[in-house]
Amino acid sequence: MSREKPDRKPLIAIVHNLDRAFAAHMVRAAHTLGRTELKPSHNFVFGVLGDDGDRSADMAARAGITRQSMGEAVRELVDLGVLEMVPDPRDRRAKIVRYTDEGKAFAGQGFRHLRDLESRFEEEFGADYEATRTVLERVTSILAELDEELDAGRAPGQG
Amino acid sequence: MSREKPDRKPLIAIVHNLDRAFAAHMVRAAHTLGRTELKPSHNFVFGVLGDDGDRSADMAARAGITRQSMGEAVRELVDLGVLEMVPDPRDRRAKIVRYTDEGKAFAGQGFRHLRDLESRFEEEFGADYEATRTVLERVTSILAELDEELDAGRAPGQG
DNA sequence: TGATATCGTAAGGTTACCTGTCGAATAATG
DNA sequence: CATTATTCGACAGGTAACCTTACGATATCA
Repeated sequence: MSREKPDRKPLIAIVHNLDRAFAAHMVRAAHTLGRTELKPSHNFVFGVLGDDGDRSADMAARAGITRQSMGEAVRELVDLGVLEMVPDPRDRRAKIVRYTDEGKAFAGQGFRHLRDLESRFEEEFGADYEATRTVLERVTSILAELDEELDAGRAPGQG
Repeated sequence: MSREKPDRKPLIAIVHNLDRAFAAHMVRAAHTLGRTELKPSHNFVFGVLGDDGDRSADMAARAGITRQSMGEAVRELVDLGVLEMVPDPRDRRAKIVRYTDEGKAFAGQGFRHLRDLESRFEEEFGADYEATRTVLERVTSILAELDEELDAGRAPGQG
């Protein structure tokens, strides 16, 4: 039988492993900061919530998930005292999600940790680290393009 | 308050987006090959099953999931005619999981697609692509090390 | 021989998403 | 204005992909 399998680990596997490792690490880091209630699903809230507050619906769009999922994560973080929701004076349907003081301090620690990590990576990998970030983002959009083509019914290349 | 948030998208977010995009893409690709029953959870089976067959338990260990989860994915692929399980003559507890002829052809297409993708990435990014793979694997193990340190530092012995 | 570990698997739980729907409020149209 | 469509957050319920617990059969070891 001819060898169909790639000799090296497929990129998809590498990425998947790193994703799991990253999510687990951030939760673990939060737990050592005393926030043992934090779950993996809370992670992406911090990634899309600006310092000036945002609407939950906008955050959901930025994170690429539904309003319902984002809403649940936000509500949980409100219960934990990390976030608060205040009525939006400009739109009485909406609420502005923002950090509490406590949450600001906590999120700050998280972002600092992430920044320290990335500094460490830059030190260790130099220009390759920046290149990695670029490659990953490009690969993501290439895959999105391919998916669009597949959805459109065409089978370009070896579809 | 000073700016705590990183100016650029955190690596964790980039990786998470790519992971989701990759998983979705492979399933979509399988569907265009006519295998509409294929689910994202089947993906990692192909990554850990060798051409000569393997035990489900070994595959689970390699994939980093439980025997039960791997077992379910394998059984589903058996139902789809992609895999088959035969008794292991050397250990009557065990079964050898291997590709059917049909499954071999299908998996071959998948691996070829993955390889074509990676060729495209190499063309587009040159040396940066190889560097990316290396960086991601190193980052994964750095995170694992940090997690071990966190686990060890947190009351090793307190139940 | 008996204790212990490992095989696949069954049963059931948890988490992190999803869709569908709702009342309230806003925006667009006539 | 009145009407209609859209958007807000939320509620209810569903699903996929993992997990833990537990089991009988088999293998290994003291």
